[in-house]
Amino acid sequence: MAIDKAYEEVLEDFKKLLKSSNLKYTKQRELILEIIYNNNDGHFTPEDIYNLIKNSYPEVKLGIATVYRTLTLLEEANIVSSISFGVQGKKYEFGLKEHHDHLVCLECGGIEEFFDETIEKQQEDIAKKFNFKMTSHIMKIMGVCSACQSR
Amino acid sequence: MAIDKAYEEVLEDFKKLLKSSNLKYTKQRELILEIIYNNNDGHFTPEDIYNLIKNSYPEVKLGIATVYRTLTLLEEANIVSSISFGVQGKKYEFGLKEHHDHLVCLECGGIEEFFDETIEKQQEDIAKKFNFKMTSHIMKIMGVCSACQSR
DNA sequence: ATCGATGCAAAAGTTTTGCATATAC
DNA sequence: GTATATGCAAAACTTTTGCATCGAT
Repeated sequence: MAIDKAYEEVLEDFKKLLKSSNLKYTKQRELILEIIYNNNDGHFTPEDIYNLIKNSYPEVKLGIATVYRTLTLLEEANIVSSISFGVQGKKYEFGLKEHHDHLVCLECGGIEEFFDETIEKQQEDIAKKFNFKMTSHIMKIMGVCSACQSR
Repeated sequence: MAIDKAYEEVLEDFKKLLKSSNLKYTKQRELILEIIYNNNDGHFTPEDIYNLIKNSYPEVKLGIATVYRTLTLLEEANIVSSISFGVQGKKYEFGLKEHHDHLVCLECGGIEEFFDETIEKQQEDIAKKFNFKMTSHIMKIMGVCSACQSR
């Protein structure tokens, strides 16, 4: 799923956001954002992100608590979003992609993304019908992916 | 959302299932099933269920481990189903209702159910398009419910 | 009488918090 | 220099497991 913004732009926005809230720009925060941005088809647990950074940047000091704190921060800023995938717990993904939903393979744990206009429209109608002020929505189709079926 | 089966029938099926797997019918297992059946608009965490039974049937011995074990059992038997609601962790609901989706209120945590033919149909089409063998699907609309908006 | 189920407590995971130190500004 | 961020370790939760005992069959 395409990302509209270049990383530099995303980073600039993040810096501005930090500044506006009197928060500080740190190497740890940047790396966490970068990992999620650069693996934008990925869906990571906090621990995944922790390990990725530990491996790729062994010289940087990093604690798991910082990962949790930063992910919360990034989620509140709508830069990343989290979803609970039943089996494997909460995962984070880059949140500035075009809106999309997920196909989750129960065998390999793989995740594919899709976007469907009809469903989007229908969701709005349903929210309206229930007098519900919709802020977001999630759709997941679980099953067996094409690759796993022929495996 | 209506349940087709009377409790007696559900219970009978459960007993048969237990028998067929050489498992035993116990008071604890029955109570857990009963709580979920009788609160069929409810969505419970394992701890909710544990507390409900502790309060309603203080004479019955029950450990939280049994609740987890029984919920797993019931889920495998497709009698209950679980969903991860982002904020509040994994919740269980009675699984023999007609299929439906959820509206989740982010303020009060309340959950409403709905069913929409168009969305169901569209999901099948999407799975087909991705050559995905769909086993289940989940849709959640998050937002603020009618009651909370006027609160 | 047998074999599975249970409660309990310990263990394993996951996420959060407190605090002294480090670092951005 | 000051205020926020960090790492670490402890704490708080959540879920699972081992084991002696209990209870359904």
